[in-house]
Amino acid sequence: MDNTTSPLYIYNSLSGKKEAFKPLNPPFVGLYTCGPTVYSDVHLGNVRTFLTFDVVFRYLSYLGYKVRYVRNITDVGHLLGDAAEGEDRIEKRAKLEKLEPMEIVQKYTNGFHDTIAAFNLIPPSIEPTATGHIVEQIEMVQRILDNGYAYIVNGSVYFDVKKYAEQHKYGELSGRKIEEQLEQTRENLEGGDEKRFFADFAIWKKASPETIMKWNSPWGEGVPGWHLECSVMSTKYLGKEFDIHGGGMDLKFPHHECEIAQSVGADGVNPVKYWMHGNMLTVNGTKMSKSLDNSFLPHELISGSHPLLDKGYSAMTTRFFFLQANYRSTVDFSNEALLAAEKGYKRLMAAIKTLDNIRASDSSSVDVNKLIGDCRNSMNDDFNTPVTIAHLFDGVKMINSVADGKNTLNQPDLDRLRTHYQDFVFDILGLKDEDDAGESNVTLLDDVMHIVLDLRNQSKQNKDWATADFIRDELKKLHISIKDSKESSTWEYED
RNA sequence: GGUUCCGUGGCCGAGCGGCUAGGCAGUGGUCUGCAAAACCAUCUACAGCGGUUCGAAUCCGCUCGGAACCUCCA
Repeated sequence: MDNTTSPLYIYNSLSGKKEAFKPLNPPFVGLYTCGPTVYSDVHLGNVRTFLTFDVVFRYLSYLGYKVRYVRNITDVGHLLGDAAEGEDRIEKRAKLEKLEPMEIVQKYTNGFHDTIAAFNLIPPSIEPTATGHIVEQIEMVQRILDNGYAYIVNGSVYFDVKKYAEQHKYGELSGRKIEEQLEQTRENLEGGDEKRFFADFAIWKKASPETIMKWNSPWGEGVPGWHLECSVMSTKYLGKEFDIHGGGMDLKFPHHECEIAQSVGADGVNPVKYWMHGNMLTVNGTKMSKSLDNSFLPHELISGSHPLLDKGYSAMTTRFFFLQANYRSTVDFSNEALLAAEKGYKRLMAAIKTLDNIRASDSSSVDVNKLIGDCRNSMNDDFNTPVTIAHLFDGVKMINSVADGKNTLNQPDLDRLRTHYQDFVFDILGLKDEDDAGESNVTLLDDVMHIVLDLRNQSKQNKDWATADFIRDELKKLHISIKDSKESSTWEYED
């Protein structure tokens, strides 16, 4: 790597500033992201968050770090509300679909995997489940109890936020002050709540007799609290203190705040060095969320069956669309924006194909190293993918002008440029050329098209325009478009 | 109500004190048997009002509008 490149900076939600990234144990990096609760289909807002951290994972790997990426599956313990009668989301869904809770878990875990694979996300290094770590969760509850930061009521264990806040900074991540909140939520304290203090949260919840998924514990049969599993699984696989924790903005409070409190309460260690939060996907300016019933499911987007869409957009178009915005900004869904992204994405892919066919010259009239440096610098600036894409389009212009004979590239620069596009477009941004995707007979088609184009060029040389146009028009009906240049003709499949 | 964030050209979306962001759409050329693509050139901006500064989309204040969180959410 050249030394003109800046170091990596990450926007840390904890400090509200971009900070130079310094791993705790280089070259190793621990990255944890809150995964889905598998009680229903993931929607595109969920996909966006996982995509954000997919790019983080990819880029850190590109920089040479040995990244252990942990993303959990919440398959128990995510209760609807924190009240005594709180019901597990998965059990509720199981009743609705008349299935075993673990059938629900399997069904939606499979769906989740299929979906993120379609968007070309790399699977994490470890994908632990909450049900697989009940023992560790019980142990952590015990440590918190032993340290005096929790209390037992009727077989449930609650985290004692008031006591914790006397000795530690509760609210440091979300910028919340307990005293301020107390006044607003006084009415919430009414009723037969088991909690001593409104901000307390369950770390172990007593299970009702009819609950199917429950485990024995020192406090009786129950389930672990939702916040607990992430504390347990992140530190189990990444250490009591690890580098990066990611998740959606909406998890910042209370979920992530509680994670910090639990780790500090149990082990006295602030677990995370860099907190990263991805912003929300919105529809008509409002957050996409399951409870608001404004979700786009991936298949509704791809098929175009969603009522707000004019047509379908591919997974890669969507990926590109998301990456054209900063992960810390909201993104709003609209036909026009998606259509623009689709065209831009295709133009980028077309240029990469062009790059394959460029012939080297003796010298270069364009600055390839600057382009490479620009891309690295923008990614180093808190994974700024929109600016990186802008630089890649500068490169598109460069590639096309070389192909057009207006500029030149020597062999070393050409090789560098090809490597650069491979690295940034495919490996880091994680895009792929959908024309080729999943086609086993692509090379055959390519060879056949080569013959067809040869025939057509012969017709053109003989000024047999009728034949030339016939070939082009008939191919057009098969969604294959021909592009003529001075030297040769190329083809492209359009859906 | 509290906390935080945002308002950029026809649309999307960067920038965060002086230097063309970029994509899509539009306009005018070049190329071409025609078409498409490509190339070159080019038009639309920083919500409003004040302030700081030699200089502000960028910093500060106010006003208007929108969003997220405040124990369901990626």
